[in-house]
Amino acid sequence: MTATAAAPRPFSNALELLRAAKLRPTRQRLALARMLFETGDRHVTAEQLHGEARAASVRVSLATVYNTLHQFISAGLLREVVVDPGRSYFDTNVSDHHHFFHEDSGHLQDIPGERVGVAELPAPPSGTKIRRVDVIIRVSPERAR
Amino acid sequence: MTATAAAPRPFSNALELLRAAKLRPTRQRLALARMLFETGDRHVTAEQLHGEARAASVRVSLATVYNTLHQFISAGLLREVVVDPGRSYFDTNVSDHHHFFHEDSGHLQDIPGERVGVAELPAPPSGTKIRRVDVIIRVSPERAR
DNA sequence: TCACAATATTAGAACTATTCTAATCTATTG
DNA sequence: CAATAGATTAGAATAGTTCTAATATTGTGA
Repeated sequence: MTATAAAPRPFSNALELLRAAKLRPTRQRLALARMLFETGDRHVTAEQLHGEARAASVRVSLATVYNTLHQFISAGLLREVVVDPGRSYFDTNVSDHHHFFHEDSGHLQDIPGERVGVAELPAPPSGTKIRRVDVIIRVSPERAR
Repeated sequence: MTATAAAPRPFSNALELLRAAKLRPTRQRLALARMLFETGDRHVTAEQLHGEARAASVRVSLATVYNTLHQFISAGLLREVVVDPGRSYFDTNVSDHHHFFHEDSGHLQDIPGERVGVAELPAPPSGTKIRRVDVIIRVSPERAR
C-alpha cells in the first residue's frame, strides 16, 4: 500500500496537489496553491489571499480567488471556518481540530493538540447525521471589554 | 432578596423586560420583544423577524429590527450565533448551551440539557481571556450529501 | 397639561462580502 | 497545431447589514 491520491496532504508541491485534485494547473491556481500550502497551516480570507497575490505580482482576479478556494474545498484541501458574520475564513488544516478566535483582531488560530473534544457528544436529531463538530473558543485581550 | 433587574429572564412581560434593559417601550420594541420572548426559545434572523412582524401587521422597518436586536444583545437578552457565512441568527436562550445546525434547511436548534461541554478546555493564548465557547454540531439528512 | 429635549424610527442610500455573467483566454488532446 | 473543454476576467448583480439625516415619538419638568 503506497501513497495514494486519497491522502489528504503530504504533497511535495503545488503541481502534484492540483493533479491529485484533477484541477488544471493554471498559473493562478499554482500560485494560490503555493501561497496556501507551502508554508505551514494558514487561515485566510479571500480578500487577504487576493491582496497577497497581487503584492507578489501574481495577476489574479478576486473572482478566481473565490473560485479556486471553493474548488480546493471540494477537493478536501481546504475547509471553511465560520466565526464572523459576513466574513469567511479558509483553513488549510483539514484534520480534526478546533479554533481560538481573537474577537478584537479577527485572527483565527488552531487549538494545538488533540486535546479539545466534546464531552458526551449528543445523538443527532433523528433522520440526521453529524457532518462536523466545530468548537470555537472566542478570546479577547485580558483587560478589554 | 427579591427578584432584581439583573436576573436574566423571568420577566412576566415585554414591558418589564424593556424597563429592566433601560429601553423605552416603544410600539416597535414592545412588539418585537413579545414575538421574541413570549413564546419559548427562538432562533431568528433579522429578516425572519421583520417578516413575522409585518405578517402580524406591526409596522416596523428592517433598520429598527436590526437596531432592536443589537440593543437586546447589549442588554444580555439575546445572543448572536454565527453558523452561516452572511447570515446572523439571534438566539433568545442566553444560558450556557450549544447548537445543532441543520445545514440543508438553515435551521438552528439548541442542544438539550447540559450534556455538551468541551473536554479539557485549553488555556487561552497568553494575554487573552475566554469570552465564550461555541460548539456547533452540523447535521444534515442521513442520506444526503 | 404642554413644550422641550432626548431618544427612536424610517426610507433609502451605502457598504461589504460574495456570486454571477458572458466575453476572452489557455491548457489539453488528437 | 487546431479544436475544444475548461479557466479567467471585469464588471454587474445580489444579499445581508449598517449608515444617514429627516421625521416622529416618548418622558420630563413646569
